[in-house]
Amino acid sequence: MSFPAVADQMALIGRGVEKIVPEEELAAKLEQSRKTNSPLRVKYGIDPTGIDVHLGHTVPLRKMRQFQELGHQAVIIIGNYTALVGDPSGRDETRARLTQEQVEANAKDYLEQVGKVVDLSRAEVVRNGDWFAEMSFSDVLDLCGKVTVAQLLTRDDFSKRYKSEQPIFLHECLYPVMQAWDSVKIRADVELGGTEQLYSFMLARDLQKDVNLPPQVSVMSPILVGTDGTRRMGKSLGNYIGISEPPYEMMKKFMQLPDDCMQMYYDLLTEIPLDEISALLAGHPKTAKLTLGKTVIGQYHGAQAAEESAARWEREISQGELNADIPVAKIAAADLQDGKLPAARLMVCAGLCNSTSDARRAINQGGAYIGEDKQRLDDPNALIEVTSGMLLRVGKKRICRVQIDG
RNA sequence: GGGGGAAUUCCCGAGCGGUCAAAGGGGCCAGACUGUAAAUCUGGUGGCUCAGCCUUCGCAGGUUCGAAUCCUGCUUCCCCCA
Repeated sequence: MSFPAVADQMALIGRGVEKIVPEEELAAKLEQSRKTNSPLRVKYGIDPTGIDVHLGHTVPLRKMRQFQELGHQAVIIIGNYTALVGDPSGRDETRARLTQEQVEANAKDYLEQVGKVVDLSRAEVVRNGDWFAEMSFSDVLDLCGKVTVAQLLTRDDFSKRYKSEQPIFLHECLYPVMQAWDSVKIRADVELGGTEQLYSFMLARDLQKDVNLPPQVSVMSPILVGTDGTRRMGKSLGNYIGISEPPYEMMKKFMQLPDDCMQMYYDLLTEIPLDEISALLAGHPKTAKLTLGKTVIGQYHGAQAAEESAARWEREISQGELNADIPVAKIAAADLQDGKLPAARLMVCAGLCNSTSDARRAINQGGAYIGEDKQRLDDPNALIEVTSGMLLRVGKKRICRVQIDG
């Protein structure tokens, strides 16, 4: 196997990367790998704490894929032990701890999703429980003896918490140490992750040097912002686009992105050459956004599905045509009085509103419509003649067709 | 072991005996505007048989004509000193 020229590799690796530290060392490692014809070992660790892999996760994963394409060895670490601690990164509070069983179930699910980005057939997958489970308490003490508290406290999340008098638990302090130790165990040359991982990545270098291993290089991706355009994409913030979501759902979320985010999304989530991206962004923002959505959705669902989701979005949202499959709401004939129902009640029975109060509000604010021609309702108490096939709407998103039951 | 503080509606957070369904912000919902958005503006955001009524302020009691506000006990959490 032969590796591409170092400069070419560096160019590819450098795209959409916030920082490579130390950059010269990466070049040197690539040089060395070419000379000895041996691949670099590229580490990426994930804690199986949740289930939905979203686009934010794919940023380093895609980077890993690129390394694979260049001929390097991907090493994925399933943090089944670190997951028991919970990553304190960017959190101002302690994470809920997971049980062993939850972690196992999540791990399996995770790999399935990760496989959509990384070529698992060519990757090494290891669990850090393999080595942590076997450590004795004295081994742990040895490991702890390599890191000082002052060092730990330089870590941003810890010092923030410390200053604001939030609790920091002892086991949380071990998290970065464990993560760093993983690098030693798998002899990582390169570690991938977000910029918030800098601390652990640097700690890994220290530990590697301590056992006479060449220290790893950190390749850190910027943090992808979520659909709100400001905060990092994350499950708990509800601003994520999951890679397992149906194409149309993904498309709707893409189109809701603030325009400013497009550059970042293009850089980090697509292979499109930079000059083409500039051209797209210079054009109509709507087209640019549709193209972005199609490109990314295509990576997970195929080009055709992506194309269809875009067409559907144009039809339904942009031109306001009716959804092809409007959900049917059954209403029991017994609930009707003379085939009629007060407007507010009707919306609740159809499941479009949570409570009559909710429905009244919607109607009073002019957000409730009825019929094919979108007639606006204005009186919550008005008696509506209910017929099967009748179209009901609340706002832009809630819609259903009535079916009288019984 | 000792001392101090806190628990409020989806979240943060004001309220400290009546004028409290409870300020303000965030989020969310609806309307206007638009290229979908974002931004902006407007309104809304416990429930109901809705100009009225009912249930909410950690839990359980108590004081009072009247309590989110005072007292007692409990639970949970935080901080500080040892």
